[in-house]
Amino acid sequence: MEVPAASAFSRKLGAAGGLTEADRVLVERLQHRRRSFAIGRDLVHQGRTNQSAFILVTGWVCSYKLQNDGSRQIVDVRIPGDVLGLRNLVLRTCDLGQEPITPCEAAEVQGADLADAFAQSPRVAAAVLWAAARDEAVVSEHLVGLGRRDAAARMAHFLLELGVRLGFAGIGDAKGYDCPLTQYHLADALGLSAIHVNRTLRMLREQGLLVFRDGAVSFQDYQGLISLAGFDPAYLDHRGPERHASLRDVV
Amino acid sequence: MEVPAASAFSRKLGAAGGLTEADRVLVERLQHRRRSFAIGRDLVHQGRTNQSAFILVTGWVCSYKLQNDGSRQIVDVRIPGDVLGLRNLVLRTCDLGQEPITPCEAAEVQGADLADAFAQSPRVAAAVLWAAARDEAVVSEHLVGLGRRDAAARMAHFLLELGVRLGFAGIGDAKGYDCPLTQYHLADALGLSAIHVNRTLRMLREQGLLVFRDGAVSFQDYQGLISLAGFDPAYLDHRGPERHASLRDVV
DNA sequence: CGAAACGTTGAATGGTTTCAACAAGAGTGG
DNA sequence: CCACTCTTGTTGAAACCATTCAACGTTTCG
Repeated sequence: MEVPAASAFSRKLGAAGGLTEADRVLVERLQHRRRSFAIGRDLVHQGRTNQSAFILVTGWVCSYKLQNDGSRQIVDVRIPGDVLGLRNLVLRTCDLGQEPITPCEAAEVQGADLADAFAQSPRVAAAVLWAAARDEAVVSEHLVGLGRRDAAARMAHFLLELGVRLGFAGIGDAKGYDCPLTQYHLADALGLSAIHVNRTLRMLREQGLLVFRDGAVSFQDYQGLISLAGFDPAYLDHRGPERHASLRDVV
Repeated sequence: MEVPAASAFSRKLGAAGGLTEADRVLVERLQHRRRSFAIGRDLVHQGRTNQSAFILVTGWVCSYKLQNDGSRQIVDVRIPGDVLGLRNLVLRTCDLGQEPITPCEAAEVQGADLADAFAQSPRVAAAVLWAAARDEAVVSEHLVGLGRRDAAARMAHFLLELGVRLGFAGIGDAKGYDCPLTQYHLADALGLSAIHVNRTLRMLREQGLLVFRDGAVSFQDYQGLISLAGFDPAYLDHRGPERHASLRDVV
């Protein structure tokens, strides 16, 4: 149960060099109380009250919402270094479930933990708020995709975004990445039927754009995908938290 | 330019009684520097950097995202008491534009303003974070609608949600409300064509569910709409910010 | 008055879903 | 070890929901 020198989370927060060495230690300390979760055993259950948040250390998780009619919408796919369910610390009921896509490890974070870290370092506070804001921007962009892109563009955009995010986390590049999502996951994320996901992937493959096979995405024509999807990664704000005076004073 | 005894914003934050009298004054002070905006003159421009946030005092605004191909997706409709573009204070570039649907008044909030308020009262901080979290939940629910509901359910859900939110703001009830949205706005919000919006509204009218006409929504069969839409207002968390010790210490 | 914005409707087209069926691999229990 | 089931992937055909194209009516406003 040893803590790696730099976990995905602190690497992400410190990406732009905004954290001191002491801040990094603080961030690592947030990740004690680590737990393992098996596929399908939710970290957070939709509708439950007073749940914790988590920092995802290894593995993939999806946040989703179930409807009465049984259909499911995946709101976001979370990868190592991402925070899960930060809202749970502020709202009474968890509106989203958090389900492991692979076996995973996550560190539980309670309100008090975070409060301590915020109190000790305004830079950590700004970094966490930055991460939360970026996650929100990702969800907005996802919403745009569901509303205004067809199946192929939606798929391309989703897989491109995931690639960039994995790249930030030090996994994967412009050639591709390992991807444990099933076509059913893609269907629930993209608001499509699994059957149409299959067809769409076939089309992208036949057009020489990308190959999704055996748990791996490989981009064949990165520029072609970008223009098909209208992908502009600006919203992923990879430069990390901004460090101007007003925000340093927030805490 | 006088400040009303209790603006929509402080009424919203104080809904559950979590703020002291001093807190209320603090919140009102956030809303000095008030400005008026005409229809279509954006408060915040998509893609611009270092913009302010705003507190909407009167009128309606939509936050939207434009794509390269010219299509637009409205991410959320904002009503009096809502905060616009809180992300702008944390991220470098504004990923969303903010456009007035009606003439409106909004108070500009800069990072420093908010920082001061946060520093002076942890209750105000918790309340603002609560509002931000609730807004996020609204966007998630909207995403579910785009992914997993057909046009009629999407429309019904959207109009029901808006009704509840307006109700919290002291405008409108289970019978209906005044609604300045055009069918084009609805189309951009719901990811439909304006033509199909028209047909969908006709269908809802002919089935005796609701009438959208002359800038007003009137619900004819509230229960019928709820079951058509699968509407469960839990995510709107009307009880206001939770007030437990850990969050009081966040700041 | 003319133009622009908004609303309305029909018909043709097309993207996506549903239904139905089958194949391959992993895991399970007998 | 084999038979069995479950999960995942794959494909075709029919049905459907929503879009596009085209046209027209109404109101507002300069």
